[in-house]
Amino acid sequence: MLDIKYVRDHLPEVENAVKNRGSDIDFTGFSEADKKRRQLLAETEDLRHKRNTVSDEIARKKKSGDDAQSEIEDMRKVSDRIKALDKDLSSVQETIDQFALSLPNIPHPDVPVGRDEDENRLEKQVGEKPRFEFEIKSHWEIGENLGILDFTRAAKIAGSRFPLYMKSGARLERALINFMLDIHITEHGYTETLPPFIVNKNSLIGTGQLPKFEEDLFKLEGWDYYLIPTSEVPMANIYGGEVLKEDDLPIKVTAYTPCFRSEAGSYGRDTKGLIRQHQFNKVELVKYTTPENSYQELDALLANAETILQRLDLPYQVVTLCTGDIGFSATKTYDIEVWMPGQDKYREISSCSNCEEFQARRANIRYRRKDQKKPLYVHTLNGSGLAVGRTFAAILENCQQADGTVRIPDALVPYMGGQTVIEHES
RNA sequence: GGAGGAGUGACUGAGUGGCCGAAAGUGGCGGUCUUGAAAACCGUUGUCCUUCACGGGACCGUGGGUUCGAAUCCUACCUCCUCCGCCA
Repeated sequence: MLDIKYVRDHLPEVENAVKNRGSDIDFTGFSEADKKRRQLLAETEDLRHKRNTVSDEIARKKKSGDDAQSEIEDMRKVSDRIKALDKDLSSVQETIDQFALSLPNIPHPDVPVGRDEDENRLEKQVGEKPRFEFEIKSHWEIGENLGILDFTRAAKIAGSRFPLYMKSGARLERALINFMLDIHITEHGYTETLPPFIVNKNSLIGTGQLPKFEEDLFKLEGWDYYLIPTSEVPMANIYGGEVLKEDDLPIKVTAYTPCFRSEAGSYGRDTKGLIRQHQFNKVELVKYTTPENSYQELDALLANAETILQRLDLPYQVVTLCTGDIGFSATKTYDIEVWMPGQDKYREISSCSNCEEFQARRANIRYRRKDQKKPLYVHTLNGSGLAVGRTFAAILENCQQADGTVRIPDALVPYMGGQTVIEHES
């Protein structure tokens, strides 16, 4: 959420930011409601002041045994008037609140202006793409041939877009989770957490998924609960409503969780394989920082995510998302895209964002500076470190061998109990 | 699921209709004293809205109600705790 005062005072800038994102939001209703609100507020406050003053007088009169009946009559009317105005006020306030919650964050000046992913800015390419002397296969073919992925039976159990890992496949997925967590915890200084996989509406408002993107979520019928679309939601809400100490910042947390997404509107896209699933595993990184350090911390977060790919010897590139492609809550986002030989494409495997105050304002997360008594909003950052299912897919495709087997990257071998190759398992 | 109890400022905790934005203590900050530190003592210490400002207003878990007036009374809800039942 943006500061409503900032929106009021910088309307052209905010309108332009929204336009650059490719959304179309009408600000006239807001301006009117905002004006109306201040008008009503001035009026009710005057009346309240009057009531407070006269009520004191009534108390005094009653104490000294004087008659206060006419004042009481007057105040009865004043109270009714206040009640009526309050009703108007709360409806205007509701309009403003809803509007404020539906406004996206303002992109950082460094973010390229553009319409869609074609205008993202390439930052770098790392690692050597593997060369193959044989006809390469997609990860789903490899996985099914080896008997470690079974989409047919997964569909029987749940439906399309659900994974069923078997045998070494299940172990590899688990190995990846442990491998990623261990690096972030022991080498990058993140605190391990294991949050709820189901959250309430408030948490989703805090991170920005609600109220605008409800159709992307799985909601529990009969409950005000949702399955998390990313562990960013529970993790960025850990300190909701709290005032943190400056000395405790930055707070860096990591967690593995499954993620659940309805993928509404993505019919026909990535229908095969592990790329786009209703349920997938992810190791997530979340930071709470001071405003002056947040961009430095964003670069560090990106580097932390890149480390995983480097250790796995997977080639990747980093892009800065343009204004048309960046997420609702972010001011700036780097995407890491891993090389997928089977698709002859780079595919997103991590998204690292700075949300600045946007989520902190929604979730009311502040910190107190040593030299200032007024608490300030923290900056929140999040990034995948990494999407596990897509990493699994990238390993199958990049490490496939002529005989259909898959070489396990050296760094994962200890996590696989010494296994170096995945061979056909019937 | 049944029966009780509780939610007040960073924390502990007083406050049962007007004198309460709220006692006291702890913690924090500033100071006195001290070579330095501790102790002691003195002072200070919530958030938000509105206004150019002076000022005004709101906030005692949340919403609704009673009242001229609510932290205080009524009501619904939320959260936490204790006991019983069930349960991985």
